[in-house]
Amino acid sequence: MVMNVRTLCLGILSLREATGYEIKKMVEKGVFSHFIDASFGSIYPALAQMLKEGLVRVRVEDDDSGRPPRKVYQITEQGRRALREALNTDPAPDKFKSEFLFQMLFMERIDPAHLAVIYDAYLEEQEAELRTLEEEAREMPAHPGARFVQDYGRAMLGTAISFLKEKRAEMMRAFAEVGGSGQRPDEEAPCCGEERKHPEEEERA
Amino acid sequence: MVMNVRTLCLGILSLREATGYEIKKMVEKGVFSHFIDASFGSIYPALAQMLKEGLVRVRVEDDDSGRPPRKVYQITEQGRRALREALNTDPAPDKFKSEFLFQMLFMERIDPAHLAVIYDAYLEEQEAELRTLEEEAREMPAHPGARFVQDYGRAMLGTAISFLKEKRAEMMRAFAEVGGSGQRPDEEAPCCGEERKHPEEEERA
DNA sequence: GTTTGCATGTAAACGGTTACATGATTGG
DNA sequence: CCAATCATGTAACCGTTTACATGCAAAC
Repeated sequence: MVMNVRTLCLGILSLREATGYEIKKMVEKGVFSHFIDASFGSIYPALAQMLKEGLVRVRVEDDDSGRPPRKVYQITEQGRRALREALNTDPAPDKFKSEFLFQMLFMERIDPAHLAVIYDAYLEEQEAELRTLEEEAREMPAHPGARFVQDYGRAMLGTAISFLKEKRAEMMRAFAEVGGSGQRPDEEAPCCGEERKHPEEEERA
Repeated sequence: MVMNVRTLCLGILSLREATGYEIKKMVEKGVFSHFIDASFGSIYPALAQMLKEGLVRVRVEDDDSGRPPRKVYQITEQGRRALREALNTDPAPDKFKSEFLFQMLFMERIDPAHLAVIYDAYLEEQEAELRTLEEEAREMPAHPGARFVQDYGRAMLGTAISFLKEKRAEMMRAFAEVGGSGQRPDEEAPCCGEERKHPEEEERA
């Protein structure tokens, strides 16, 4: 599937007309925010290009108030066709990038105090996102697609939060036992099952 | 946090020595694969650069068999410091990109038959990932960090699978009711709560 | 006999982010 | 008084992907 800022804008514009600024807002919180990214630097050029190509139309609202005129974009029939085409192909596999999980993977090398901080911050973040989602779902009855995605998000965030809460104590206990200060020595545990063929040449600090 | 291919390589090399090729394999399946991406085109240059900078060391194994010599990389003390530094900063928020969820958001615009196909394919994919993870966890007792991430992955995938199975019937039923063929008309439901200030100028195909 | 695995690397292209430029208005 | 909101847009930069180049050996 051709999933880029263009398609994203088309998708949003298929639900309602909007300015570039509004699209940005919708992307940074709300249903979209959980699985999509886009900044002004990509939205504005995308809209401009699609205008040239006839996938969108624009209506300029100039309230002479000094600030730039609102450019309200609308999808055209051609744009709808393009969206439909994109939607009716196979989706690429999900991409999930998590610095937090990367850090958890190497938790032994992190200062325990700092670990606790980032852990709790992450947990709070997930809880905040769940609240946002729940609020959003409460105040407006969404169409089936949005319903589905909201429910999915709620299920996933709920699981993440439960997991994090459950494991927190266990994790911190493990660290308290090992040592109150600093990091643990490197290279204490092999990980990936693959036997090292060259145990010689081990480095000494 | 500075989470890029460099840091990723350092992380892996802090657990065991490896070639660029091996790093690629570890990244495309296994614990890392769930929240990280990297291709040859980024791994090889990253290793070369870090070699220049002294963050890694290399041992060349030339079995003259025609194929390029194995370059086994090892992390240096300097590299460990760099990794530790990266690890001890705040993580950037997760990034989750899902074309599937985007498609679900606009499910009304997708051909029901195709929708069923991509839905089932996605479900199967999640199940396959869970199996991989479970297998991996069974055959090797991981260090605490890897344990944590595996458990997290299992919890999340489990929830996703249950959700998808649960909702499948309900979803398909809804579509069967509406109409057996083709897509539904566009613009049937407003979504995002924001009132449209300009209900005029509605387009007619 | 074709595909897969092993194994390295480069260069161009891509998609996107960040920072900048501009400026009035409203709220803390 | 400063920050945020509204509102557009450009240009430089960045990390990464994709495609290419090379080639043997083993498995299917």
